[in-house]
Amino acid sequence: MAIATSAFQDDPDALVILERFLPYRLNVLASLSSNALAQIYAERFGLSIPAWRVIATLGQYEYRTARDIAAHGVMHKSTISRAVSALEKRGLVGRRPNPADRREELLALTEKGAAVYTALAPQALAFERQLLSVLEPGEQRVLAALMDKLTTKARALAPDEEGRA
Amino acid sequence: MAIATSAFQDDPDALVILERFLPYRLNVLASLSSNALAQIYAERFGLSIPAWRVIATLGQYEYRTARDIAAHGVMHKSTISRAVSALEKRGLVGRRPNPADRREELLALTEKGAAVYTALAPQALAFERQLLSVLEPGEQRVLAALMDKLTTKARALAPDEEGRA
DNA sequence: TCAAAGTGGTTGCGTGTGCAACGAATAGCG
DNA sequence: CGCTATTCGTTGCACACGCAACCACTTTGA
Repeated sequence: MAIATSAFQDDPDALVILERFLPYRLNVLASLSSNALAQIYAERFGLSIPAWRVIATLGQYEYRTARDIAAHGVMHKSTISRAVSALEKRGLVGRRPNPADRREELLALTEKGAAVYTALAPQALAFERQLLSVLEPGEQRVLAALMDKLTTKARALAPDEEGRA
Repeated sequence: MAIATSAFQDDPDALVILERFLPYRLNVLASLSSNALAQIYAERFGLSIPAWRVIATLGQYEYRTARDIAAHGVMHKSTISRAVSALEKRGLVGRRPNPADRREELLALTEKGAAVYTALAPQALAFERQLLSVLEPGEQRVLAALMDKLTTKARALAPDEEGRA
């Protein structure tokens, strides 16, 4: 069995070292980060991951369609559909059909939804800062650049262009 | 509204820029990578993500308990339990109680399971190489180091020490 | 030595997810 | 124009997941 010496894997034999296998490491790190963040929006605000993403998207963009949110976040459209209808029932999100294309619905935060976002956003950012506190500012910039490259490539390699969660 | 200038977010006001929000980016990238990789092990081998992780772990370590696999991969123990019992039914994984501690069961690939691993591993590595092809070797090393730091920190911030998926 | 607390693993239950099929609306093309 | 192919969003269905309760076993400590 060869001893792997590079950062990832270049073994001549075909053995996957999980601790160095990029998709595995990405998923582990993403899960840890999601779980920790969920503590905030789930326990204190009763939001699911998809619901939080809808809120966050609308907090940033004001108007957006369900389709945009799904594609951008690599989630299935049915997931977003259900999250939106739950948020609508709670009075956090409103929808109005787009007159220019009546298949679409433009989503937006209600006042109540905006209040949730305002309460939530600083806590989310604080968590991000905690996580990033182990990296120097320069390292943070490098990380961002590397992730951009990888994400672009991963989108190109994606099975269809319809995202899943 | 402030214009964010750093790699991640240091806005004085509390607006989350999703495209720069680390937990979001991590999840998007991990989803893309998982979905693309799943093409291989799901369609061609009928394996779920947890099942693939069990196979990969046992391919690398030979003997391991369900608990180890779960903790390492930030998955719930029930997830692993079900994946293992499905793999056992298919004759890919065997289990034998650990005489030193009869609560545990040592898992291992059967010959058939090892054959699946042998067929699968090169394809998984090939996918990883495709993904990493957008990075220079030096960048790959940097990425690995940054992810290690982040993962360590994220484990420290994790809600409990019991992982979830 | 023995009761209580803790650990590895399983399973019933409720819920969330992806898929595929569908209705409504639009776009493309003969 | 009109007919087909697409696209946005919803929903029924089957399945997978997380949680909590549980069993078997081990560790702790009084």
